[in-house]
Amino acid sequence: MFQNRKNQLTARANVLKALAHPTRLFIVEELEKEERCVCDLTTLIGADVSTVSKHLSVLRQAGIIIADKRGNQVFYCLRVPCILNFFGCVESVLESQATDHAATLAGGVK
Amino acid sequence: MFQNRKNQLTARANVLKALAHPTRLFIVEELEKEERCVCDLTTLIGADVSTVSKHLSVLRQAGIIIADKRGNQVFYCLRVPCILNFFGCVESVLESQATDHAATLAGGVK
DNA sequence: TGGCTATTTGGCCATACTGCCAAACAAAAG
DNA sequence: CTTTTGTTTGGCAGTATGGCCAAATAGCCA
Repeated sequence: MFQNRKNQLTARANVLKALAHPTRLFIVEELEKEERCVCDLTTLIGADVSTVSKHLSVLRQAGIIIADKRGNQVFYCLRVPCILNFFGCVESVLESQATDHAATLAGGVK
Repeated sequence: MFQNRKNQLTARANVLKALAHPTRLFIVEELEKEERCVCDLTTLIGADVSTVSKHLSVLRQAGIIIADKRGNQVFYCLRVPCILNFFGCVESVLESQATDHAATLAGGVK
């Protein structure tokens, strides 16, 4: 049973790791709006195409996005819509960081 | 405005990155149940104390957990309860991975 | 076929992460 | 004050990540 738990945690960690990059979060947020081809994303992001492609590959391998090849281009879209629910919680974390920081500046407890 | 967005995405990514490790996910799940001191967590995890301490430090710096020093020991607890909401979605991702994998084995489209 | 566009892959380098050991610190107990 | 227990920090070695360039691949259009 222990090994099972470890495997489960590793699997979850891999999904989170795939999301844990600003460019990849940007991609996810763009794909929330609508599907995009690699070239569009590349323009929006402003990095080398190969860099963007590799980020997309990471997200795809993590099961977060799906590729749909149409003609010359590859369009990507979100596979799991609930991804956006993450951010509310992440924001809560960031807000409590900010609160703390403010308190520290105001002379609160360390 | 662009720089703002980038900063926001980086901040979010940092929180996700802090969560993106099996040991740290284990810690978070333990702390959901009740607060724990470093020594308890170390026993449960079965790694070196220094390793566990460093993981705790990562979670603390990300604003996910809080340390409470009482006498000799340091007790940690979750700062933001909503963290567990993450996992439902993460599991959805993993399930669609599994579905896909099954389909592939069954001879589905690549 | 040959050329063009869109995308992916390989390679390289710099940087970051992980885990252990050893050492430093902090608090409590002799 | 010395020892003991609990925790953190520094340092090292191995591994992984991120970004760019160059090259390979895939599909369209003459």
